[in-house]
Amino acid sequence: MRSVQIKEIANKLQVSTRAIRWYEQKGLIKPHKEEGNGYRYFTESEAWRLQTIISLREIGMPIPEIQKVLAEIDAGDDQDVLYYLELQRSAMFSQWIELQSMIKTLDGMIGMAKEKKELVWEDIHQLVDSAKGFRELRKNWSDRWGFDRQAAQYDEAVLREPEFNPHQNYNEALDLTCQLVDAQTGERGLDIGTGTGNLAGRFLAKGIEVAGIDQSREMLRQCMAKHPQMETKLGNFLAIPYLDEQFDFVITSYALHHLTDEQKLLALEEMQRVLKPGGRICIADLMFESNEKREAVRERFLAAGRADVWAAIEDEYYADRSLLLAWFAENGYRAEAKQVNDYLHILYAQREPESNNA
DNA sequence: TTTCTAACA
DNA sequence: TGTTAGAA
Repeated sequence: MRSVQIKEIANKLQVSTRAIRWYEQKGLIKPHKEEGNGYRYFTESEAWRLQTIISLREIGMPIPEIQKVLAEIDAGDDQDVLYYLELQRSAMFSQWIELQSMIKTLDGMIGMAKEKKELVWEDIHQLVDSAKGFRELRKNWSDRWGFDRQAAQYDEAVLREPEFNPHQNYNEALDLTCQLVDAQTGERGLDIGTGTGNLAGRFLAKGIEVAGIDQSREMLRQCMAKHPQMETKLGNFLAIPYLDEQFDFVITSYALHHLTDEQKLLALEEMQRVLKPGGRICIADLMFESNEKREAVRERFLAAGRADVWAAIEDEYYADRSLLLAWFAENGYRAEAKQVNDYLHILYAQREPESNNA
């Protein structure tokens, strides 16, 4: 096998020799070293490996991630490589949204400066602080629920439907969601937290195009198995991996309750961002009509001796329906709410086309 | 001339 | 990662 020295390969691949040595130091490659002088010699296959590293670097993937990708390639699992590419895509989108929010903050600062003719640092610090808080919220998102492990049994668990099961009326809720959105041929929707694609599947069956995102690659695997024609991407509520105004409608089922109330509002903004003017949002999720109703339901659970189930509910963040409706009202939506059962509601909102996308 | 390591930017 | 120094 013909092998070349570092300068030649560096020239061919358009990288510095330093970079190549650096990748070696990080354990990404291990070229053969000549006994006497310690010169590195690179073979064809190492050239290909380096090319891969460089490509991944170009899309901004950090070295440790590249390391994992290379391991997957070595193991011959292309599917897992795809996962890392999608993960990277989702990371880039997060950064893009970060930048957007920083620009927004900066605009605020500029606006203040213009208005008052001089910089009022207290105001600016306050503005930056709140922006920082929001950024923390986004960062704190993670797959806390072990969906990767649950994915295989998720459908089964959902369909068992005993009494006092939060998944009671699951299928009715999804059917109703599909009905409310009333998607027309040619429209395109996004299902957030699509899981195994149960909700999206109802639209697909009607010939409506729906893309799905989920933060669990295992869930997406199950989804792809059930709906091979469906477009799926890794992503989450707080950083939807799509550009602005891409969808006629955004749907989500049994997912929003994983977010805190503050995060829910950020999620609504994200949904709005990818929604076309006049688009629709439909949320089917576990929530309560109000805090009073929540109390009433709690008492019923306790009276029935199901404190265990209630404890599980308290582990999540079932919404106060009125908070979500208030957000819709403030942002120019005509919204309606349907109650399926005590803690399962469906919110359907259509945005007035003239509402400006701020 | 080329490459190497190591330290510093 | 770029740069640079000193050595093989």
